Amino acid sequence: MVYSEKKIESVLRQHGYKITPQRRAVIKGIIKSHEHLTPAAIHERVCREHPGIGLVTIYRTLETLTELGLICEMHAGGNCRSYLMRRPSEHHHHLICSDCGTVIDFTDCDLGELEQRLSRETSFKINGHLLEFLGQCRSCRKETTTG
Amino acid sequence: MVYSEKKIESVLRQHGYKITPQRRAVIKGIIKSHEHLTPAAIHERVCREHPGIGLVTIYRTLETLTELGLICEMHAGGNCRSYLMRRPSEHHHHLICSDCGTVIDFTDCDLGELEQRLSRETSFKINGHLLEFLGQCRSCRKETTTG
DNA sequence: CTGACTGCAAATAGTTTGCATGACG
DNA sequence: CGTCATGCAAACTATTTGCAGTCAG
Repeated sequence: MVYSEKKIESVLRQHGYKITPQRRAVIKGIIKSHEHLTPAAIHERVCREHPGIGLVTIYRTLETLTELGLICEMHAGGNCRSYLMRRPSEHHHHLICSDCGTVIDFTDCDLGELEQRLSRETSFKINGHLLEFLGQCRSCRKETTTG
Repeated sequence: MVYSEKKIESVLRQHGYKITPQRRAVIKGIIKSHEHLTPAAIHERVCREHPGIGLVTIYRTLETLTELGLICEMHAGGNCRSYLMRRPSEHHHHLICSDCGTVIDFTDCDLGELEQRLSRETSFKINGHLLEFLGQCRSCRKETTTG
């Protein structure tokens, strides 16, 4: 379950942002995809249904959505950001295939305890965490397997 | 305890890399600093003692050291990589202050169990994970505190 | 109507590559 | 000595900014 298009539009509206066809297209594009997408990939997809939309608009929309906490930014190493729909309320984490880029996400990590301990020991006020597992998915393992 | 300069040089040599004054300078620079440093920051530091060294050389050296597992790359969000000395054997994680950039690292995370479960449930071969806590350190909390 | 949004092009920042010269081993 | 490393400049990629026209509310 992720935010619905309607819900996202409503949040945007609440914050004084206008609902434009371009923003709608970007939102739809991200909702439809369950993978993480780079700004360029999102642009490519959105262009299919909405030719002429500028990459700049994608960047600006992503920035806005991230600010409102509607999507989340992630780092799979290297130099590119990716974005993924964010689940309501719960933060979540990723299991990423280094070969094909498949992302599986999960929410249950037992980090609460660790977080509390770290907080106690370091006097940090911990606001959140980023947890990503990297590996090889089943199909990429097969391809790699000798034989 | 982190790798010593000698140890790092020995690993480089073992892998057929040459020990040049530039590489020495980069290695020293990273060892001396206990913070995470961007390539540009490393370049700046190294330039003090070794003027004329090219930023390109920094990039290439960092790439080599990362490949050999001697330093580790991290992502604190946004668009820049940072590098930190890597502790021998153990992987480790970071607690990062979003305000001043202080990094505290820790090694004990109980993710083994979670990793095994994820691996079982998804058929992924998990190679590693990235865990970073983000927050505010003690002194930055003070500055922010109203009053 | 008006201010926010878009798209273009240009600017910027970070990183990589090609190549001739220089130095490690 | 040969090979790998360096440094320059230029190429590239990703991202941001300025601006004039357009559109949602």
